[in-house]
Amino acid sequence: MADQHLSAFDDVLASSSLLDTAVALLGMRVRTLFVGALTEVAITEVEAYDGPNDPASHAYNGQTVRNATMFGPPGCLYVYRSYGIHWCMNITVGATGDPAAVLLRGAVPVAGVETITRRRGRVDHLTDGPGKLTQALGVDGSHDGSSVVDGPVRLFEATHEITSIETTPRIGISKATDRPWRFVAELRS
DNA sequence: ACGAGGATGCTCT
DNA sequence: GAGCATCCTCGTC
Repeated sequence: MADQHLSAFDDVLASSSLLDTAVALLGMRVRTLFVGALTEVAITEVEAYDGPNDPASHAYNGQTVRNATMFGPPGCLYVYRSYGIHWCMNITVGATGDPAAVLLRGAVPVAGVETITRRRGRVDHLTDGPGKLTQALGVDGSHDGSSVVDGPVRLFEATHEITSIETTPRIGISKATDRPWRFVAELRS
């Protein structure tokens, strides 16, 4: 198919379900270009959150000021502050009015490792957690609601082959802990 | 490798 | 005022 006019995210949205969409994000790249510093990672770990059908979702109890982005169109960043200190980023995947989203929890650095190590203040464990990932990419609350197609934080097609995918319950939540909605990919280097 | 504990601020009850 | 979709450090093993 010569869908060259379609963005990488349009292909992801063609997945038939939230969980398929979450899996489809594995291996894709997230790129930022701030003050001349390009950083890019390949996604290795995601979690699905299913809005009103999911007690663990920030949108379970309806729309609020914080979660408003999730009720907007798909393909936008939902960025929230976690534990008062860290920023975490989701990609909205539900149609407008459907607050389904996928949390980006882990990745491997692809480009701009020097910038990433400077932002992280260390040389190891650069992007192996949701707060670490946002810090590595320079993402914060000012990016909440921006488009992953047109905006400052953009999604690109996968360039790394996935060799395996592990499915587990989600991390760090206290409700709906039994749902196996976390997906961890091994990428061929 | 793994676990405990503290830091920290915002959201919603 | 409680509860976090977390991370880091420092202690043990």
